[in-house]
Amino acid sequence: MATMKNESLKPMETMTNMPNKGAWTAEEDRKLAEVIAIHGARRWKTVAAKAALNRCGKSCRLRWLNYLRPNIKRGNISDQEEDLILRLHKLLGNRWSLIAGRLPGRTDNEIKNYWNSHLSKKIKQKGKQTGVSAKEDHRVEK
DNA sequence: AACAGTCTCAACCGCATGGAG
DNA sequence: ACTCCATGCGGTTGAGACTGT
Repeated sequence: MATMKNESLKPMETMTNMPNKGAWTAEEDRKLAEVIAIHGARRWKTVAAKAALNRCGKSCRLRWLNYLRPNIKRGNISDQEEDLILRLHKLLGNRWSLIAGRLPGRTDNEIKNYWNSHLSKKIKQKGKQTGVSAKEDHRVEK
């Protein structure tokens, strides 16, 4: 998805020294991966500076973790994975990073998105049938 | 074909936490 | 003990894709 919006980088943003916002370009991805290969995936402020992307360390980290990292599974979440997510969510609540840790190749962002767009609806429907709301179901104290 | 409504997902934001000094 | 800074996390947003009318 990110790549298909790449061409639409607003001219204003490229002209100013404002930090880049919006979708990453293939070129940015390449630079980021290159810097991480040399310096490692830590000290994100340094990585951002070395890559000279006009992106903050936070953005670089997120991009790496959710998209560029090796061994990332993309697309279809299997029935087993879905079942695991449901069970872990019941156990842990909205602790997406913990849940993601149990699903090799999946990112917390992906699981969070999947939950919000698919599973929360399923739960709601179930809740309507059983009288238990999705919210009540996964509340957890920090 | 055109439009409106809905869905999906990458990316951003703000806050919390932890470590260094 | 305190402050500052970097990092991590979860919630939210928004643009494009998709679907229905």
